Amino acid sequence: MSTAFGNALRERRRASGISQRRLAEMAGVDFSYISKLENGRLPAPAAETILRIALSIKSPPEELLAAAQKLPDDIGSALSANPAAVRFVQEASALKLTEPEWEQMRGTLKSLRESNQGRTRRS
Amino acid sequence: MSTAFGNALRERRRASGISQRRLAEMAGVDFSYISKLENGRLPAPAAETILRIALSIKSPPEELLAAAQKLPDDIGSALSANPAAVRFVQEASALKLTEPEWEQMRGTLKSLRESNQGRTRRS
DNA sequence: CTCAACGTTGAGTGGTTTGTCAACTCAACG
DNA sequence: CGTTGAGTTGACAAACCACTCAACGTTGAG
Repeated sequence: MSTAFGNALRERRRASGISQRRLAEMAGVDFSYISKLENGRLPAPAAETILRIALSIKSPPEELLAAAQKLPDDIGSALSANPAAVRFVQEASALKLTEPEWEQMRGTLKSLRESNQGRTRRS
Repeated sequence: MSTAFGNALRERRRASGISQRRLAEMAGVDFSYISKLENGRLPAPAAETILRIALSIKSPPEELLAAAQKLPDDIGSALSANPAAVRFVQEASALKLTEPEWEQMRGTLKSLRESNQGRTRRS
């Protein structure tokens, strides 16, 4: 009867001190929709809608997206076009990287690009 | 009139020396469906169906999935549950990593885990 | 009281996904 | 010729997704 997304949404909406109706108006959906989402009567909306909702309550979109088990659209298309990237993510999740480890990898990303200067790019 | 997925499918099916009808039967879909896929008359199937097809023609699923611009299901859920991972992929695709660079990152993955022994895991 | 803002609920809707079914064509074999 | 195996096509449809609409209950302020 309750969903991770619904709970997260209700919590963040309340934290922002805004009513369901007002949020609905800002996000461009019906207010009854918000109610049902919060109560887990309906599955989480499309990624795009989640984004509009998150913006309206000034919550970082990633958390709501994660609670909804949805991917930002750009990520989906970027990844699906790229087998090498998919393999990477596959291995990483097999290893069950922790959050700090992912952050560490983000760091590695930049140094990789720097240390490849002149090798892959020649300039 | 032709799609990347359709072409890839036809090629791999022929390589496996199997007819559309037989493949369809093995994969549990109608044979006319296979025909339309190969000719690009219909968009690529659901990831799950692509998987059954790939298994039937003994082709590695990743290639067909990539041609179809679909994500393996496990990846989708692993990623969407994990904001840190999403941030990583976001940055990586902003940098437009090349295929060899992704492979390089895969290497980094293992060394990261080794060099974290005893810090994050204590053992 | 009343009425205004908030929240909840059941029913329905329009579009997309993901296919099926039945009918056809074409080539080769006996 | 007739039949067998292969592929193609048009029409259609069930299931799902992402919502809306209309109606109703509740709570607190004036």
